[in-house]
Amino acid sequence: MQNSLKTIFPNFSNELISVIEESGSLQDFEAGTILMRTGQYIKNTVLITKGKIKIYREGEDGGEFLMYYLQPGQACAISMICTAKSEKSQIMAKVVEDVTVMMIPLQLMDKWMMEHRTWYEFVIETYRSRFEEVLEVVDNIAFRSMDERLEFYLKRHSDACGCSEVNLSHQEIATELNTSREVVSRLLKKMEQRGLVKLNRNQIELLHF
Amino acid sequence: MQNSLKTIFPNFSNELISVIEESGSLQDFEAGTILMRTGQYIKNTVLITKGKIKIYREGEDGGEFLMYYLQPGQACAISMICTAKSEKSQIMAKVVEDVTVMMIPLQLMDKWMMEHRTWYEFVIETYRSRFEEVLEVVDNIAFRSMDERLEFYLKRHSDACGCSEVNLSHQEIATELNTSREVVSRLLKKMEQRGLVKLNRNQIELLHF
DNA sequence: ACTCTTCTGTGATAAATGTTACTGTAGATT
DNA sequence: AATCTACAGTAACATTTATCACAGAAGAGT
Repeated sequence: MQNSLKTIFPNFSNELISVIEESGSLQDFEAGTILMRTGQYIKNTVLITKGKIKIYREGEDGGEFLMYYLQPGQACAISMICTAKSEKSQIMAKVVEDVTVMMIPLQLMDKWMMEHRTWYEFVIETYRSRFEEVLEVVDNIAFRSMDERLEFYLKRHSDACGCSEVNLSHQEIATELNTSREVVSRLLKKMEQRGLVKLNRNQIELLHF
Repeated sequence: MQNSLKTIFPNFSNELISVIEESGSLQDFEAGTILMRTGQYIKNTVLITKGKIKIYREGEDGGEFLMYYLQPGQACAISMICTAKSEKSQIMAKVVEDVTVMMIPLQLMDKWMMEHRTWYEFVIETYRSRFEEVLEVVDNIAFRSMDERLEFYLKRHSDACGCSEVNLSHQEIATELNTSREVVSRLLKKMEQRGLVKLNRNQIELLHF
């Protein structure tokens, strides 16, 4: 156990790992579970040790605009920021692949900042990388058209899973980009004609990426 | 002097105020100065004591997509995040009203986190509020059409200055929303017809906001 | 008053995206 | 095999936004 946490969070000091194991609680959640809702108060910081969580912004019409994914070794920046002030969450977090997470009560998250250098650095780095990721998202929707955003989206997915196949339906993609399925289908078809992808049912193979 | 800093940053402890005055350097910049560029390394954290700074994302075509404004009592979250790791900035910062800022060298910014509780809280609160602001921006461009975004934009401006007049040309607004002047003119005209605003040269009066 | 420049208004048109409606197809279920 | 359902393709049309072209109005400078 000590080993596995240390493997997933290699920068944590041994001391910190012990404290986390003492005070945090390991919990499992199934795919589909909503871990956090807009407007909900946050009581824990979440460290992901297994699985995948999708962080998104929900539109009034039920759109699920993707911000980013959280994977093992990462933590939810929003939960850290909010816990520090016990504020309301402004986003949604949904489990997309069964996860195991370490829940850290908010007081500890705050306390450790002073006591554990490696924790402090981890938190700051989490803020930084997530902020950057969100800025990149802003860039995309502010300056790019749907075809470019779609390409970027696919690239992100293949980067995340480390493979060249994206196993999603057009509808799922459309939802995350807040557009309609027809538009996604059209654009994907064009990409196929340009030789960028190969389309199968529920799967898109990226070719020249 | 002690007084004025304390007035602008009321939550800082007296001890912290003294340290800032010893180690920080007060600098003035004229409107139009670019304080930070995309890709630039950051060497200082910036506290605003006077004036107004615009934080924006620059498009390839020269668009200046507005993220938010920084005003007295606030600090640049990006500079804090980046200094902690001495990373590159991902945004642009331009002075829009002559400013006086307190520059804090990056090592101190980091050091004070451990030594001064009020500094730590200020930094965390800065992260939180900026993150939220950016999320709101994402919301707007992801889910709303241009007319709604324009209304939101105007409201933000009047909130920021505390008055009901926005002194900007249609072109300036268009640039910040990454659209064209004609579109802004047209939408404003419609808003005027709906009785929401009154249009003057270089000025928009908000009526029923 | 005249000139210049900047700002604003507006029509015409083009392009991108969203919507509706319908068809076909692959795989699952019976 | 027959049926059902989710997924995918595509045409036609509506809407939104962008672009082009031009004209008039306000204010600054001479």
